Amino acid sequence: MARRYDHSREELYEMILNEAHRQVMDGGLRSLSARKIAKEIGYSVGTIYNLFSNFDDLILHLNGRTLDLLFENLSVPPETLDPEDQLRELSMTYIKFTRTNQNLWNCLFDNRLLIRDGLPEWYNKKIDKLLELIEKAIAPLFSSLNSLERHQSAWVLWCSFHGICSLANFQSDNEEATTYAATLTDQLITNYIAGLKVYQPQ
Amino acid sequence: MARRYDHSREELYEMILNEAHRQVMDGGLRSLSARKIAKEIGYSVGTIYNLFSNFDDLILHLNGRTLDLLFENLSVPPETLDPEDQLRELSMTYIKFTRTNQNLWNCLFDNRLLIRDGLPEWYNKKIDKLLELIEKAIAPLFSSLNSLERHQSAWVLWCSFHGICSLANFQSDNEEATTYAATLTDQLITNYIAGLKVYQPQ
DNA sequence: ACCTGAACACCGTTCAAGT
DNA sequence: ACCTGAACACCGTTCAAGT
Repeated sequence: MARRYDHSREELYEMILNEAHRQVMDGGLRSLSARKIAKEIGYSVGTIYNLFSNFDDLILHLNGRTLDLLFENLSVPPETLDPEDQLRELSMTYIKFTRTNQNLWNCLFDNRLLIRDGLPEWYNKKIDKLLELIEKAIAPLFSSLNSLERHQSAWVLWCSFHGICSLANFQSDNEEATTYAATLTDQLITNYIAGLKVYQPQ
Repeated sequence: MARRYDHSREELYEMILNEAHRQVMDGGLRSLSARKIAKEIGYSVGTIYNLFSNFDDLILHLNGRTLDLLFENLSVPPETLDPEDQLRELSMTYIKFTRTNQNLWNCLFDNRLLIRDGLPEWYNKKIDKLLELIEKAIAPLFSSLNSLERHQSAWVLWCSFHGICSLANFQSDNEEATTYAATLTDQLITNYIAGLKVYQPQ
């Protein structure tokens, strides 16, 4: 019917994801809808499918932006700190992020998403950047020969942080959930690092 | 229209959850539908809402059965084993369970579920039973005065196992995901337990 | 008391038709 | 080239009406 060049492809992309962001923040993934996005940005539903191949693809791109947001929040801790204290700083920021952006963060790990052939390259890169923050923090605990162990330890910590925050998010009380997640993360870091020091040669 | 006393309330409950189980196992939560369940068990949609207050409630009860299944799988490890080896045994069974029942297990941690006023009592009890398996395994590492620390450590391990398996489930290759989850869990246990031994008085 | 099924208010997705 | 919106095939949920 109508013909519109009001916005460039890039502008539309931003508008759609901004509106998606808003909807997820407000009521979680369950209140995100392509039809509602279309209505809100003043285009028809079809236009969304011009930009994204399907609804899951839209969510994946929203998640990409969430990973960027998380990365911007997690500033690199000063190298003068112990690995242990660097980890504490990273994890505290992480926990805060998962609580203040609870619905958005939950969206990252939504199991209903159907991703064919694994996650795309550009998405995995964003995760790697986050992982590198941890890897860098614990680097002093490993000799340069043990890059595999260092990498695996970074994964263990990353997964564990995720698990702790993920299960804490089932609690509704914000204050209580945050402090408990902080306590558990603290325990994890203390013991895990102490263990590393026992087993790693230097 | 029709009037049916073919099945008791309890039988209907079982039939519905059995069919739900089947659908989730087959295609994940995204292919679960109240209408499809009704059709499959030969009742109308309305009947489902006679047994469950809403769709989320149905999922919650399905999850209850999954927790039972998991508990039955995780047999208590022999007390003659080290805490460390007991944990390894528990975690290996856990990992295997999450992979062979991937869709069902993912369902436990679905973020789209809306639970008002937190999880119900009967549900939390099932989780506590699982947690106690871990708590029992690590008990020898704590003096009887440190029951709080013991409990927190059990939570840390439980959350971390969850995090590792959860992120491993994003990988599609079954073999590879299982072995990597096993490797990370192994690292976690080794280092965390070593850390506990450093810090716990006995 | 139990069950039905039409009705309601939504979905994601497609694609011929318009400009 | 881009956008529309009707059409399709689904949803969860409710509730008056039937037996």
